[in-house]
Amino acid sequence: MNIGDVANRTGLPAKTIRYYEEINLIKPLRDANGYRRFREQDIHKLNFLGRARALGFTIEDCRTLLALYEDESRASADVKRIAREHLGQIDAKISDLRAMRDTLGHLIDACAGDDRPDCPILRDLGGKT
Amino acid sequence: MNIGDVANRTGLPAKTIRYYEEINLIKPLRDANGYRRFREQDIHKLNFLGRARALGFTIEDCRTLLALYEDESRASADVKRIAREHLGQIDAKISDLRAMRDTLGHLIDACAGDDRPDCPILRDLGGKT
DNA sequence: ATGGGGGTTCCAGCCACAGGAAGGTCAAGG
DNA sequence: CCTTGACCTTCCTGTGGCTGGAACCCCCAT
Repeated sequence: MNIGDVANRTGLPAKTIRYYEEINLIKPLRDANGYRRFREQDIHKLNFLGRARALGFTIEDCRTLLALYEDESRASADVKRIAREHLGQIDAKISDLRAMRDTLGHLIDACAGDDRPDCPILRDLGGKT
Repeated sequence: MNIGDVANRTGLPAKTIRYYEEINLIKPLRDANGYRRFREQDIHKLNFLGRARALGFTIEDCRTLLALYEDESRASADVKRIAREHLGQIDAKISDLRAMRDTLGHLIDACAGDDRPDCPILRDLGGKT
């Protein structure tokens, strides 16, 4: 399979697949003409990576998770620890975003949104008077 | 005021302040020795920028908001539109993150986290079998 | 004179790719 | 046989919003 087919099958852009090879996440074979040739195991790894990325894991986490996935003697505790740390970061981000949304929401509600210059949003950003 | 004092007063790193000058958000004066000299209006702008950034506005949004802030004949509708668009992006991000958190949370709960290799998290990433 | 704590510029790096140029390869159709 | 067009290749640049560091200058106190 060439990269285009793999892109179709995995949903990952060809650019991304090339990038994953460059950073040694996958190692597809090469045909005589220089084209990458992907085996089923490569595609399987790419799907793994796609799902892990969709859950927001960093590339380095993905690398570790992939290694654990292929290590039959792994301890699930290692996987769980990585996942929990990541969950913590997600929660932190969510609460940051919620704080922003709350503040911003109040300001927006307070703003007339007409053609006059008076604006609580700018007043707040400018230091509340 | 030199950049160090301004950094202390605004809470912004000196590096960031220099960067904001580089991208023309502020234009501090220069002393004979080449040091930046900040006026109160520069500090006011920096505080504005700090608060806008803390609400998650992009630099380009900040630039626009600052221009509106200084435009006495602005229409608050313009400000509100920018804020609402930004709010939309925040909400989108929050819901992405919540989806991630939910999936990840379930997987973590299902994982024993001991020294055995069996792991629902990896099973899911690997394609659920 | 020297030491230390400011300041300056410029360059590299971060993350995870995306866009695009310049060129090689392959199968189908005329 | 030649062309066309869809692939593929590598390489370089850019993204956002800074951050770190090198190499150097400036000023004040000892």
